[in-house]
Amino acid sequence: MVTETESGVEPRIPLSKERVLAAAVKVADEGAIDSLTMRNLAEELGVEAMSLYYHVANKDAVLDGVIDAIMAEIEEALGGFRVPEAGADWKTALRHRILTARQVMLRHPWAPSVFETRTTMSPVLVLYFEGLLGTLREGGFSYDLAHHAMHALGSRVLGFSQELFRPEDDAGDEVNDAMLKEMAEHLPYLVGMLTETAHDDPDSTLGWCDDETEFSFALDLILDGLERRIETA
Amino acid sequence: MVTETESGVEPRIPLSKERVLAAAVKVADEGAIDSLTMRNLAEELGVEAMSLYYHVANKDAVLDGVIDAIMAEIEEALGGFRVPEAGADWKTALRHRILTARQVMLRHPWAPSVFETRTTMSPVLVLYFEGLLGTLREGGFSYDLAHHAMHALGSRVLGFSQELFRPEDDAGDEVNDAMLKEMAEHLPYLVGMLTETAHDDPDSTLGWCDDETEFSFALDLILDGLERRIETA
DNA sequence: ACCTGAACACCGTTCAAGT
DNA sequence: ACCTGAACACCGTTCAAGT
Repeated sequence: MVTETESGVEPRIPLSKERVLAAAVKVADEGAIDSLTMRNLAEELGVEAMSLYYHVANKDAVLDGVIDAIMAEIEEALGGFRVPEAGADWKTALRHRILTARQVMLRHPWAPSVFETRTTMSPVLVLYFEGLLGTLREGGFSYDLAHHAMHALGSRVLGFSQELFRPEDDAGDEVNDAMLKEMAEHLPYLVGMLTETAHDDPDSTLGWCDDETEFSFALDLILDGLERRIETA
Repeated sequence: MVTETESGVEPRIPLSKERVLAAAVKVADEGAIDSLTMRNLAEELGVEAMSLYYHVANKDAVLDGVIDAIMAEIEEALGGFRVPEAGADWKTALRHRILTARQVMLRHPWAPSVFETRTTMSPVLVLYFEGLLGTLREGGFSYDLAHHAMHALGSRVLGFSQELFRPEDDAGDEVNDAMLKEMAEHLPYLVGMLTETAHDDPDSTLGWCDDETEFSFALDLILDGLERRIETA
């Protein structure tokens, strides 16, 4: 609702940090993550690349801002980071937090790769971790065990698993039966696994093998392990 | 031992793929990983950047080659990937393989970040995974469980843990007691953890919190969890 | 106060040309 | 067969200049 007192050429809403960051998320959502360049982002906003620097320190600041936008989505989905947790049931509380974060990641499949480039945590992120840590503490974890827990979970606390080799999805190298037979001589175990296990839930996927069942398996494995560690402490 | 029949100006050993890759590892070892640029690599070899392309397809090929060099080191440290494993004791066999890989990573702290950029596995890597998988299978894992195991372990099978936020070590933001008091009001749990847990084994470290004890904790947590899963299968 | 043009210092990479 | 010079298409970023 811009009042247009001037004789009506386009209103031209002035840029702002908020608009820049919102556009950045949009650019990333629409293209791949490498399409998020300063020049590209400027174009999306109908402006020259250099204008961005008036509102944002540099590209790193853009990426940090994008992360905060994602965290805001998670916070909203959770109804705040500091929801009162059922003290004893840290496990389902954690599980819920993490799987909610994962829903947000599934909406922005490029987000994990941005998280991976960040070196320091923004205030919102710190709050997120404070919430997780609080849940653990109230669930009976020592600080030491809680610390181990965070590291053992790694990126899973944010709802994604960092994968090592995720072949691009141009899928040039479809494996056919003839190849399998050939490989089977030298790689019996791998071929055995490939023929026996299959992934077929395309909707819950964040890259290669990170689908819902895979993610949950590892998550529960770790949570169960932690549970045993408190019990025997 | 270059025979120098020509009147003696520098022998000038001709370039080769091997020399290029060896130089690449050297450049990475000496500087940070971002010092590994084509121009920089060329300079190390006393040659123009464009000459590299005669021996190597592109930068991706250089990085793939560097990975293979690391894998060769691991293979050597292990005495081959296919060492006969004590069938039953998959756990110590796996543990040994992984901690040996980790020793190599500690010699090349930049290596994890290169692994993280790779999208497809080279033949040597495939062999490494075949070996791991074989160990699991011989230890009684179903293919399905073995598959889950690989994903749950993630980068840990190669001896490093992918960390999410590793603050640069210029350490500009030393935390002093005054700040801690101030933070304590809003972040009681985090401050509690920071003051209680400390890392002090600088030699076993691969970035921020990935030190030997942290790594082993998570590794054993997962291995123990897997052990339970076979038993109850 | 907000935006821009021209320019810089870096990338990886090509291609025709040199020995 | 092996190496190079000049050039291209991209980055992020600066700075003085425009309105």
